[in-house]
Amino acid sequence: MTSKKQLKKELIIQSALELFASKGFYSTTIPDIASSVKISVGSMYNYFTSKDVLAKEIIKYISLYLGNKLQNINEEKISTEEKTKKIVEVYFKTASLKPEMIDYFLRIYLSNREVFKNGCEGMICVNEFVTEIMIYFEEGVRCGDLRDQDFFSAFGLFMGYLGGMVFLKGEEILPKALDTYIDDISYNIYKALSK
Amino acid sequence: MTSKKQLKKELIIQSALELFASKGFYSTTIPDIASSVKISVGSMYNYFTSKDVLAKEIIKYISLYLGNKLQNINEEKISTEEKTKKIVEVYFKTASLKPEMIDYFLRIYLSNREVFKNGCEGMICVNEFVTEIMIYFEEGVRCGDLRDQDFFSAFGLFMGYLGGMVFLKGEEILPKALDTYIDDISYNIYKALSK
Amino acid sequence: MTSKKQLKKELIIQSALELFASKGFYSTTIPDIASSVKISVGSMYNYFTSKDVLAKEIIKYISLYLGNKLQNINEEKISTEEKTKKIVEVYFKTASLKPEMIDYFLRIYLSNREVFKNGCEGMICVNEFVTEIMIYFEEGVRCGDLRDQDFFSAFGLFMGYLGGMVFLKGEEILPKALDTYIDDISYNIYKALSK
Amino acid sequence: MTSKKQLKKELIIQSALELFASKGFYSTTIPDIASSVKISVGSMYNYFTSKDVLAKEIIKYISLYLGNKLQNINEEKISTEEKTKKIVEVYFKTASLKPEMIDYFLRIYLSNREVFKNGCEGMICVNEFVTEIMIYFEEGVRCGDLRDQDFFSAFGLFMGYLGGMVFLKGEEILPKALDTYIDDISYNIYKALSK
DNA sequence: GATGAATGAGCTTTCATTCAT
DNA sequence: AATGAATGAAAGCTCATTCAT
Repeated sequence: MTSKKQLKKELIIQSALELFASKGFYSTTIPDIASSVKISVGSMYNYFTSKDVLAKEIIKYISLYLGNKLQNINEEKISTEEKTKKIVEVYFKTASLKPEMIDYFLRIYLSNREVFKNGCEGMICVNEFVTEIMIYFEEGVRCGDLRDQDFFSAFGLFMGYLGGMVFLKGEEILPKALDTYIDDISYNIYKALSK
Repeated sequence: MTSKKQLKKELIIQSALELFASKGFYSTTIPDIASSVKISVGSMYNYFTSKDVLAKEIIKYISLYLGNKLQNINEEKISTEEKTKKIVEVYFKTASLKPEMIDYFLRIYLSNREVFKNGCEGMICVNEFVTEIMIYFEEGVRCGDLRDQDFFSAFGLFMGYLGGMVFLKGEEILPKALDTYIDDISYNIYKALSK
Repeated sequence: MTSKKQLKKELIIQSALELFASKGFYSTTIPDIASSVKISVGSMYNYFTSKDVLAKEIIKYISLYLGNKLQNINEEKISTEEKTKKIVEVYFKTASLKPEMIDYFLRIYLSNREVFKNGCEGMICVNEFVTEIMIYFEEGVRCGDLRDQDFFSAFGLFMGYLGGMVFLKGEEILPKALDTYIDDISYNIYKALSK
Repeated sequence: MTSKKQLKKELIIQSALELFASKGFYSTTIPDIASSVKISVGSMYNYFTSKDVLAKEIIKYISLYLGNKLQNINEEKISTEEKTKKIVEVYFKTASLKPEMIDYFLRIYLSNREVFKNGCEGMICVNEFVTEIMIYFEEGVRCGDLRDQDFFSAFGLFMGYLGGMVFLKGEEILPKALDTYIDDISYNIYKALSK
């Protein structure tokens, strides 16, 4: 594939990501996306063979983006407590600066099973992201900071908590900005997971 | 309204709840629901004036159901730690016995903003449920068990965590049954929230 | 038929007349009419076997009402010119005091052929009204006031003109009240029809 | 828009015009129109965004057509009496050769207020036609042929009369062809409007 | 490769009419 | 005679996808 085509694909992914996240999967039409990228409807299908395929590529794109951020944190030589806080920071910063990413993850990927059923079974499409959380957890256990509990219980706490807060923000229920909760929340999480 | 009509309404709510939760809001059609209740399409509209209205009545129904369960716990004369565990138990038991309820909450209500925008602003439609979590938290603080932090941070932890676990279960990622996590998770939560 | 039933029938006719005239035939539903008369939908069908039948009875009711008014004028011992003016007066007064009648005539009866096709062929359902115009015209000719032209040409002038003015009024295009045109219009008509 | 698309639009307008005029607005369905033009239902909506919009474009189309005819007459150097007759001729000729146009005007446009309410307020959508009648009337007054009465009274006479005759013809009540009334009617009108 | 008109299945919703109570 | 829940055909409209140009 020419890199020109690759660039256009990413352009489409970005636009579709924003539209899906703000209007929902079913309320966003292919013509909506095409016109936001200023290409024709027919052309869209030269890049993505169906609306579902596009949706799946978007979640992989997000997983890669967040996975990279977490990888950088995991590679730093800092305490597990500091890593915990940095992860919360990255998550909330993304939710502030690129809200469509977290929204897509929470509202499109997690909620439209029928769309991602074939091709994203298990955690295939969010593999990079989950892997980094796993590394964070296992290293925390190895170096004696975290309790050696079931990974999924820890993962559920971490991701559920962060996702829940972003949801509350999205519903305009949270009275303060997300950043102001970083200390509280990373403290809660570390307190829950540590020995 | 006659109680007979009221009964039929609840029958429809039950059936629609299951269908929405398993197939998604947009992939479930009014004919789908009608035929699952064995009434005609037209008849549906004698009970609910639109598909959106039905969706809103369902979330209120769920909120009432869960709110009642939590109210019972809140009224018990037990420690905050025990209450915490009981709430986790109720939530997971519901997720096991009536999975459609939690699924609906997570996948339909939280994710289809455009549907609930008008009529369920803020937390109007999940009022009963949220209120009981608030009572749990405030009593925990009053009696000195819980730290007096921002309610929403605590709420996000509690609900995000539980929701996250059910999500993982739904994706068939959790290796064990939900119940087996009850101790771990209520311990994590209490540890995070307590003084 | 008991006179009680007859009274109810007229009540329904009155209500339906107003609804049809203001909202149109197809935009007025049987439930609309039933609830405006405070009876049940099913009951409606004990009085009128279908919506079309109701529509036809209404136009007959209007024809009878206007026919009676014209009959009174025709029986007066006054000049044709005076009769002309009185007819215009009656028509405009009806359009002011019972606008639904003229509106129904113009917008429902004349425009929904498919509804009145069977049962109101020709002028069967507006017989009483047309007959009186015919009497007015023939007496006017007999006594030498009016030219002996084709009746339908005269009828078209008279009724088309009056209907056209009420239409303009209904569209809120006429700058003044209908009554203020009575002299102009009866003058125009008499001028056109007289010898 | 390509001229090819424009041509198709006019084809649809022509077909829809005939169907609406003969069967009524509500009894003509989009599938009816689509199949009469031999295109798919979905395709219809690439040309007109809704049934109402189509209805409004049709009345503008008719107004333009008739407006042009009248403009030609107004530009001729003939007496007001001759103009009067020519207008009647054009109107009746249209009613004979393109009866759907006059029928649409009388039965669809004038009677389905709810359809034309938004977008055709006042006389916006029949502007061209009304303007020419206004020019005819004002020139007639200026050159001393017509009495200087209220324009709407004159307009109501002219249009109401002609419309009334076409109605009678449509109801198959008129014993003779419309053309045979041209002399009578233009005489009546001129007699009514002249000094 | 790009276009955008065409497709048609499928959606939500309406409503005249029926009929068991 | 009165009720109003039930019916189901049919409406307007949408939209992912195709394909001739």
